[in-house]
Order: sequence, then C-alpha cells, then structure tokens
Amino acid sequence: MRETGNAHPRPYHHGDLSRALVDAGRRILEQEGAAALSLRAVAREAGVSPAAPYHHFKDKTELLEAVAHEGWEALGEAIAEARRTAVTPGDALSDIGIAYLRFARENPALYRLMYDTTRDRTAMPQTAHEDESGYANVQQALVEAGANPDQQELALATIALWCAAHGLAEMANFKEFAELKTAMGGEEPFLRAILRHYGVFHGHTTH
Amino acid sequence: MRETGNAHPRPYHHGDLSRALVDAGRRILEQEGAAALSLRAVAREAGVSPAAPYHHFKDKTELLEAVAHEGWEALGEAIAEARRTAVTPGDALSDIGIAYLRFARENPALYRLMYDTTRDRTAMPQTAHEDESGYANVQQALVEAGANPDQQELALATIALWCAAHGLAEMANFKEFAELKTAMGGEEPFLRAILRHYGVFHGHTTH
DNA sequence: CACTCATCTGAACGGTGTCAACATGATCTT
DNA sequence: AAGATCATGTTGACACCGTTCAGATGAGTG
Repeated sequence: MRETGNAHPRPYHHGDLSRALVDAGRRILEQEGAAALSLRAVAREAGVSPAAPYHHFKDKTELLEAVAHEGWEALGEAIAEARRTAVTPGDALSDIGIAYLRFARENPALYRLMYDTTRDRTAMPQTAHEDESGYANVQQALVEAGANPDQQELALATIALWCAAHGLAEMANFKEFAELKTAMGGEEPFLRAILRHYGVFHGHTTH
Repeated sequence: MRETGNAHPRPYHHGDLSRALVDAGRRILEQEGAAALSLRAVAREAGVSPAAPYHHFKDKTELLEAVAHEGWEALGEAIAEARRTAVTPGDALSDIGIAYLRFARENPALYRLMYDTTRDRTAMPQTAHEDESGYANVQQALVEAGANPDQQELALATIALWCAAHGLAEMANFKEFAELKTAMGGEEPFLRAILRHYGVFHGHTTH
C-alpha cells in the first residue's frame, strides 16, 4: 500500500513507472492538449502496454489526479515566491494575483485539469490545507496588508480573493477583451485594474 | 443553411430532430452527468440511429454548443428576472449575484458545459453581447447602483463582477467551506458575505 | 406521375477505458 | 543457492465511443 516510493530506487522492471506516467501525462497535456490525454497515449509515451498503468493507478481518474496534484504544487510555489519577492507587504497581494494569473495563462490545460479534478471531488486540493500552500500564503499576505484578523472574516476574504482570481483566470482571454486590453496598454495593466476592483489590492509597483 | 426551423413544422421523418436531440442532451446531462453525455446516448434517447445527428450537427461539439446555448439563455433570463424583481436598485446587484449562483448550483453539469464550450472558443457566449443578455443587465444594474459611468471603467467593473461570480460558482461547494457555511447560518448568508467582499454589493434584503 | 433531395439506417473503421489470464523477474525465506 | 512469493508488465478481449459512407425512405416539386 506504499505510495510511489522515494526518489531513485530504480525498482522492478521499468524504473518508477508511476513517475514516468505522470511526467508523460503532463507533457502530453501541455503539448497536445487535453483531448489527446488518454490513458493509452500516456502508456505509449512511457513505452509500456495500455494495461500497465493499472498497477499504479486504479483509474484513469487517479492518474489525472496525480498530474493535477503536481500542478497544485507548482502553483503553490509560484504564489510563495511572489510573496517572498514582493517589495512591500502592500504589493504582495497584487503580486500574488499576477503570479496566479500568469501560471494559469502559461499552463492553461494543466490549470483546467486541476480545477476539473478538484471540482469532481468537491474538495479543495490537499495542498490547500498545508502550511506552505497557496491558500495559507494568501491568508498571511492579507493579514500583513492590514485585513481584518478575525478568523471567520479572514477566511471569507481569502475565499473571496481566490474565487475572483480563479474566475478571472478562466475568462481573461476571451476575444471580447482584446480591445479593452490594448486600450489599457497590455494585458497586465488590464489584469491589475480588475484585481483592483476587488478592493483588497493596492499594488502599484509593477515590475 | 437555415438554423433549426420554427416551432412545430413537423418536418420530414422524425419531427424536428435537432430540437429533440438538444432536449435529450440536456436531460442526460442533468440526470446522468457529463460523463454519460455521448453522441450515441443522445441519439438513443431520441430514438434514432447513431449517425442521424450528423444531418443536424457537423460534430459532437456543435451539439454540445447548442445545449450550452440554451443554458446561456436560461441564465440570462434568471439574471433579468432577478433585476426586475429587486426591491431597490441597490439590491439588484446582489440579487443578480445570488440568482447567478443559484443557477450554477441547480444546473451544475450544464453550467460547467457552458464554460467549457465558451473557453474552447476563447469567446464569450453570443448572448453576452445582445441587449437582453446577462452582461448588459449587470452593466445597467451597476450604473443604477451608482458605479462610475465612464465606459472603460464600467466595462472593467462588469468583468470584475462576472469573473468573481463565476469563480465563486465553481468553488462554492467545496467540502472545506461546509463548516464556515453552517457557522454563518446557511449557504446564502455565506455567499452574500463573499459577494460583499467585492465591494460593489450593498444588499441586505434577502428574500 | 417521376424526380429530387433532405433525412434516416446499417455496417464499418480506428480509438478509448478496463479487465482477466498469463509471463517475468526482483526480493525474501529457508 | 534454490525455491516461493508477489509486485510488475504483456496479450488479448470486451463494450463503448465519434465518425464516415453507401444505401434505403419518403416528403415536396415539376
């Protein structure tokens, strides 16, 4: 029942197949899109038979969840770094927002998969409840930016921000916004302007 | 090249098959979930061979777009009614938000399909640019609530609101929020509290 | 009536997720 | 060292999927 195993134990026949499968899944997802992400394609890419993955994941769903999990970790790191490198605590929130949106824009298929799988389970990703997670970082940044520290109010503010960022991430590249974007001098000003509408962002230092 | 045809012209063999197909698709979507929504299942449900739909839709995608289109119309009506029945212009915005969220909660599979198809086309639904659309209603409600009437600023505010509502709609039933919801006395107070965080909502009249 | 042509059917193709039966070989026990 | 164990991988099959194509059907038009 042990999970995946440690780093390089070079196990039985293939050599950490589960890892190879997840990597293959991620590559297919980024390069060929979600439509091409079939169990068989992943097995093909990893050089094994179509049935081999079933010794590591009970389902196609479970494989996809593993891929999504890596996505959540990467997103969490992007957020943590944005907070770490922010000039002032006041900048941190909008910098986090921009980092979040950049991640979604640079990994669109992965980002979408992440929310598809979490929605199917009607639960936040596991990482979202750990200390190093994106959620915790947003919450702390809120506190440092002077938000109401009451626990319930703080939870509401964090959720509100997260939802807004997610919605924006999914809609930001509608064609209809192109005109508005150029009128505002690019995509980042457009995004920052919308973030500012949520009332919690003050950031003006941009790059 | 004419679209679907009018109400009851009782055409060739089946009798407005395209309509029957869209209805079947919607029923399958609501009752059996998105995973069961196959072209063949829709044809089966409509009592027709698997190849028949191809005389009305060039693709499975095109069928799904037709289903999604009905969803956008229904959502637009829900928003229009919420605005119409709001007690004061100040209530309209939060009432619209609640109506939006209720629609998403009551038709989760349809709501998801709606955004899947629109995201694939990287374009807002057609309805979103018509006068009777949800977008226009939100924009007008914003004006009546005293928002900045500058056109660019107004567009930004509308987009910001729409994105926030969408993000909230997709995340609102994460298990992790259950505790917070009951602590606040139900789901609607929870939703209204989050909407209030977006700074544009004042509503307190609830039902 | 004969003709046309949109509409529907039947059968087929390659692709998919999944499973059961079998092969393989690393590790553990003796 | 030999043999047993058992996780791992393969082969082949099943049902279902989206899609296409040749042919049947039958409503409307001349």
